[in-house]
Amino acid sequence: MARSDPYPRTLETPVTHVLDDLDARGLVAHATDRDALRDALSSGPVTYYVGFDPTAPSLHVGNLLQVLTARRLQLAGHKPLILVGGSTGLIGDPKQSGERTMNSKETVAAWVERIRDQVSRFVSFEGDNAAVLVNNLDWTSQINTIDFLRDIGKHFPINRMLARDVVSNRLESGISYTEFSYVLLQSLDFLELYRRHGCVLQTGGSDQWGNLTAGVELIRRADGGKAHAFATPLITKADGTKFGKTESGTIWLDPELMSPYAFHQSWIQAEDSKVGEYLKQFTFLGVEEVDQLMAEHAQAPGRRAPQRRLAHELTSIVHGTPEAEAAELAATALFGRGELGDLPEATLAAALTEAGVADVGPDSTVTDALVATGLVDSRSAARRAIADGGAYVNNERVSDPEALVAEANLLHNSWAVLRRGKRQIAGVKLHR
RNA sequence: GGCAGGUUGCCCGAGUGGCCAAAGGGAUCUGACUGUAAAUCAGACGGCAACGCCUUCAGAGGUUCGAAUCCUCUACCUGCCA
Repeated sequence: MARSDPYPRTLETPVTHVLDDLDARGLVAHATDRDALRDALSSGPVTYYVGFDPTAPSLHVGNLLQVLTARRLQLAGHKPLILVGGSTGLIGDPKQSGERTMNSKETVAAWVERIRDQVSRFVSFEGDNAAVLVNNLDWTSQINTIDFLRDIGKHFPINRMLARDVVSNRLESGISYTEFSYVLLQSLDFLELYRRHGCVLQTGGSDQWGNLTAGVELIRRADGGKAHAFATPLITKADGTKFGKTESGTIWLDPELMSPYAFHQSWIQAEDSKVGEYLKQFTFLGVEEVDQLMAEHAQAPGRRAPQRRLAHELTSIVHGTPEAEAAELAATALFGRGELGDLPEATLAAALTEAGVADVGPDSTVTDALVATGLVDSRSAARRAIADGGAYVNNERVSDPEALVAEANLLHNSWAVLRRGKRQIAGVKLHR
């Protein structure tokens, strides 16, 4: 996976205090004693950590924000520890919606490996402040129950654990002792990293705030140590719902779970009212540069310059510049105002491959093709889309659900661009 | 333990024997406008070999020509009283 231009590779002399930069980007939703945190970050390299639990085979955009924030701190000269939760992933952080399904140890171990690889691409392992990868299974597997209850459990008053939002919300619906205990393990991680690596800062999403502060507290109680934490805000869409969870699913970083083209699309469709925030939170563009871009956008909104830039930067960071460029070319070809027939076959084939292609036979109707590409869920939905006037073959609206794909004006004798609505596109290749 | 009520489509929620694939709202999709944006207005919104057929109203069984609606049992939830 190629590293990309927009992803800074070198440490720069910080002109702005890193905390001010994070603030300007809207990345600090909660923080422990800010003055103390500022002083710590000013007085030399700080070792900090952020953790990822293997709850899926890939990280998603929510995790991406965390790892990019870790990178920002590293660029400011601080030393990252990237923790993969080999043990915490076996327990499960309690979530509002209810008890998690436990995954087998084998599954979790496999996911640990995948996530370890994935996360490694976003931080640098070179230089004085090289990142270090750690796995909490390394220390929790050594601990015995009695020591755990005496050394760790003793510092956790039950009344305060019960008062935590997630827990109190779950008291009605039920929460297992396993999940209830999660916070002890994450706090233990912080304490362990504090002792082993002198780690004094933990970052995470705002949903982690309770876990973060619990760790700070444990370090104070157990070792009399001073540690810090800050949490990034929940990233939302214009309607207030969580960004990264669409109807069609999660925005994954793994190209096997989500193609670079689809990933690119999910950014390019960012709302005007949010794109500026996303640029500041997710890219390495300067804050002034983003403001400048937004000012230009206000003058020429139709160009969608911030969205294009956002999609380019992030696809480059996650999938590499060549993939970003391929996704852009595909989008330009497919969404362009020009004639699809004018596209050279290689360009068309490449663009459609990015978007997704289904192979169909000579008897395939437009309805069949819509289903085959996954653009619709059922034949009924395909007919509905056609009846709504929302189905297009090669940019021409389809009116007959039984029309044969083979009888359309095929591009280069075998390709058709299927579109549903304004922005869902897939390719069809006819095999005779 | 006793008494009362509840479990409906993706979510909320109406429906208490046929006119029910099931009101209304939200979400979602599409159209118009535009910019692969938002807002607004309009339409759609279980499936299929589709003027018909099939599968759905917690699960299983029963009554009936006919059930989401009535009866029995099971599971889960909510009040009130011990």
